[in-house]
Amino acid sequence: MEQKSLDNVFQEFIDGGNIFEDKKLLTSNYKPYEIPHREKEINSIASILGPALNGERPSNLFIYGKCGTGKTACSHFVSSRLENKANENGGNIKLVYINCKMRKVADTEYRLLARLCDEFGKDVPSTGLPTDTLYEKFFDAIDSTERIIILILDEIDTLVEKTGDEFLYNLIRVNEDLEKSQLSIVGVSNDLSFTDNLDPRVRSSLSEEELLFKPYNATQLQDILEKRAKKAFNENSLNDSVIKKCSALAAQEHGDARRALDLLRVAGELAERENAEGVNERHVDLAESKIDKDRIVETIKTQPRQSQAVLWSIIKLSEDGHEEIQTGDIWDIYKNVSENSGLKTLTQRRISDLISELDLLGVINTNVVSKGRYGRTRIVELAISNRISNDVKNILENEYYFE
DNA sequence: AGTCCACAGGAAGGGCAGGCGA
DNA sequence: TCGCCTGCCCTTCCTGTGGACT
Repeated sequence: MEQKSLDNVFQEFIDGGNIFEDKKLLTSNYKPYEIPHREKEINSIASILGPALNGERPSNLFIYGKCGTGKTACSHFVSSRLENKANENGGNIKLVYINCKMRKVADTEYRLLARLCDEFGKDVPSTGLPTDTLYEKFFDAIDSTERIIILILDEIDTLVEKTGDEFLYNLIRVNEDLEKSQLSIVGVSNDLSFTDNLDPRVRSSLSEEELLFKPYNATQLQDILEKRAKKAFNENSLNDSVIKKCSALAAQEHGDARRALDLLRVAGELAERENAEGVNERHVDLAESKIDKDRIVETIKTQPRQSQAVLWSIIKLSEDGHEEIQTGDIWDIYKNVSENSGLKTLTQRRISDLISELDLLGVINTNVVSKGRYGRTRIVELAISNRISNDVKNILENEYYFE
């Protein structure tokens, strides 16, 4: 390819590509004015939270459904309108949204409480205080004025899995000690069986009301995409079959609307980058593998070096055609890797935990099996394609110097 | 039937960094 | 400065286990 002068490259950005009209409509932080095929769910949330407008405490609500089914979008949608309505009518409602999965922000009991104190204007250190002091500060903060507080805890399942359900018990019990204000909790979870493992008292209080978000089917996804695409893309830059393909792929995955929108956006970006006239099905295929690769690469880059060393060892074993990779094999390779790259060599017990964490991240699959006379162990295999594992290995070698 | 492998994975606690109030 | 608190990462010690082998 002939090398373009920088000037030309930049000029193309200034002129704007000929693909997108308004790309931000396809990004995940775009808050739509309507959420198609979720009218029923929106009305349910609204009628559950509605009493807040009369100064009554709404029931706690538990919303669950797989990712990309509109749970977060709908709760945002309803809560922002509720807040507006309250402002118009002089009601005093405070809405707090917290994503419990945000690393280093709200992924432990302490951090969640610190974050809540922060929301209510109490300055607390990021570490150092006893947890009960934090609870006291939080109670003081919320009880300072008469109001209804609605606390939306998104991805609540990840926090409970990590730290247990005690904080939920404490938060639910708060109302007994509050004099002026009242607190309602909206828990949002991707894990459908999340409440099964909760303390029964917590379960019954959290699920005063429950709402299940079913996956979108291909037709619904197509409709959602069409509505967005109309405004996001320039006229004639989008082939009809592209939307069909994006919806079909996302429907296969479990009706994930976010996935569908990502596919469409990235396909558009790829088309734009190659100066194509419009987006076609090939761009969707390319987008699919690009999204997968980016997600995995991003995950791996943010892992601690020790985890990266373990993953490198697994990829190495798998590349060498090693069949049935076991914990012991990984440990052997890891010992060399850590030594060669100046890392402290951790114990096998710790490596066993790191392997489990990689499994949770979805980078590898593991399976505990008994090999009879030859012991009980975990069989590990990569959960990513050869092409991606190659890329990952190169990144680990070139950017993180594993060998 | 009993043994024994190669771990899994729970429990407890050490050590560190960051922070508090006295 | 000191004693105490937190989260986090890690080690040590331990018990449990499915099934091939004897």
